Amino acid sequence: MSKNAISNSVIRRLPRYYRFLGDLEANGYVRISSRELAEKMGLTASQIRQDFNCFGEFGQQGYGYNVTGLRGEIGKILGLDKQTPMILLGAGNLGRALASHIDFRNRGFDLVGIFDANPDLVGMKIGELTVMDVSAIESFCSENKPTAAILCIPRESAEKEVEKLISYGIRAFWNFTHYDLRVTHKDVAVENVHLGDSLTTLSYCLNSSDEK
Amino acid sequence: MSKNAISNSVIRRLPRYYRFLGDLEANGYVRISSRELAEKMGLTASQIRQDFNCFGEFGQQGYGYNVTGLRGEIGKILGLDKQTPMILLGAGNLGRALASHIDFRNRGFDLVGIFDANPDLVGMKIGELTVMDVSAIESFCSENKPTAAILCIPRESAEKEVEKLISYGIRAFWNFTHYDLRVTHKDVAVENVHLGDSLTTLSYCLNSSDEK
DNA sequence: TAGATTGTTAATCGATTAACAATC
DNA sequence: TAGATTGTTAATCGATTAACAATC
Repeated sequence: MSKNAISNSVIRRLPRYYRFLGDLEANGYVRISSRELAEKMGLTASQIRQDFNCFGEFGQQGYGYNVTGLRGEIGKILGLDKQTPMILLGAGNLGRALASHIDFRNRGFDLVGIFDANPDLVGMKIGELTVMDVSAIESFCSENKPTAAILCIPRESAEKEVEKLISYGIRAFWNFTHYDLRVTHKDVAVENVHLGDSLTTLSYCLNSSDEK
Repeated sequence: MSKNAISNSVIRRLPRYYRFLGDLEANGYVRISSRELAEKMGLTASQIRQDFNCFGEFGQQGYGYNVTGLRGEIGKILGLDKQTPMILLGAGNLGRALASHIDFRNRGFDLVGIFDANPDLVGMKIGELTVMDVSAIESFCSENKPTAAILCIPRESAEKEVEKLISYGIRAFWNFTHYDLRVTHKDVAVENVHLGDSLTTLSYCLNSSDEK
C-alpha cells in the first residue's frame, strides 16, 4: 500500500510535525509554507517537502499546506485516528507516572489494564484503573484483546514476560526496562526508551563543551 | 583537545556501549573483539572500531579490547568520573518517578534539590530530599552551584524559567516538557525527552506493519 | 497573467561498510 | 613465526540539500 519503505529518520520526525502543526492550528494558522514551517522547526524546507512526499501530495503549488488538513493526514499516517488497547506492566513510580501523565488517546492508544507483582500495589487506584495481579494478565488479554504493552518492570521479569505477552497477542512494546528489547518475531514493534542513556548523553554534552 | 567534532550518531551510541560493556564485565568477560561485541549489540565490527577511534586507540591488534579498560575509557569520555550537581523542577508524578528511579550518580549527576510551585507538594520527602518552593531556587543556586536541571513542569512555566535558570548558572537541561527547548546560548546543553513522541512513533510502527 | 510554492530530480554531504596493511 | 584483530583508508550507501520545472 505505502510507497517504498519509509526511512527511520523520516518516521522519527513525523510526531514532531504533528505536534508543531497542532500548535500552529491552536494559534489560528490556516496555511503554512514549507519555508515558514522549516524556520519554526529548525529544519530545511527541502527536507520537509521530501518528508511529506513519502506519503502523498498534501500541498498546493503557490499556496503551501493547509494546516488542519496536513495535520489530519499526518495523524492518519501515525495511526492516531484509532486507539489500540494497551496494558501496563509495573505500577512502580515510573509506571504510575506514565499512566497518569501520558495522553494515551491522543497518541493512538487506550490504557485498559495495569498489572504488578507486588501485592502492596495490587488494588491501588490509578486514574480510572485498578492495579491487578500479574497472574491475571492471560485471562485479561483473552477477554480484552490488548495488542500493546508498556514494560516498567525489572529487567529479568521483562525478559521472561515478553514471549508470554506475544503469545497473548501483544504486538507492540513500549519498553522502559534496562535492556534493549530486540524481538525476533516479525510483526512485533518495539520502542525502547532508555532514560538512563538519555541522561548519560547529557553528561557527555555538558562535559565535552568546556574542554576547548 | 578532542580530535574533530564527534558526530551526533556516535555520541548517541556511547551510553549503549558503556551499558553493554558493564553487562559483559558483570558476566566475567575480560576481553572482547569488535566482531563479538558487534554481534551482541546488533552493529557491525567496522562501525564499532570507527566509533572508538574517534576518541583514541583503546584496543590491541590480535587481542581485541580489554572490557574493564574500555568501559573505563568510555566512562571518562561520557564524564561519568565526576558528578554534576543537578536540580529538579516539578515534583509531580513524572518528577517524583525520575527522582526515585534514575541512578544519577552512575550517570554523571547528583540530584541535590527538588522544587515545585504547588504548596501541597512543598515539604514532601522524596528519597533523601525535601521538596522546596520554587521561590527558593535562586538562593539555593547561589549557595549550592548546581549546573544542570531537569524540567518536569508545564510548558509555559518552563519557557519562563529557562532564562532565569541560565542566569543562575544552569548549563544543562534534561527537558521533559511538551515543547522542544532550543537554547540559543552557546555552552548550554539540552536533551529533550519527548515521551509523547516516542509513543506516537510506536503507534506508527504498529499501524504501518499490518497494511501489507 | 505574474508570483509563489510545491513536487521531484539531481548534487552534495555524511555515515556506514568493506578492505587491508600494521602489529600484537 | 603464524593467526588474529586492530586502526585506518577507500568504497558504498543513504540522507539531506539544492535546483527547477510544473502548476496553482
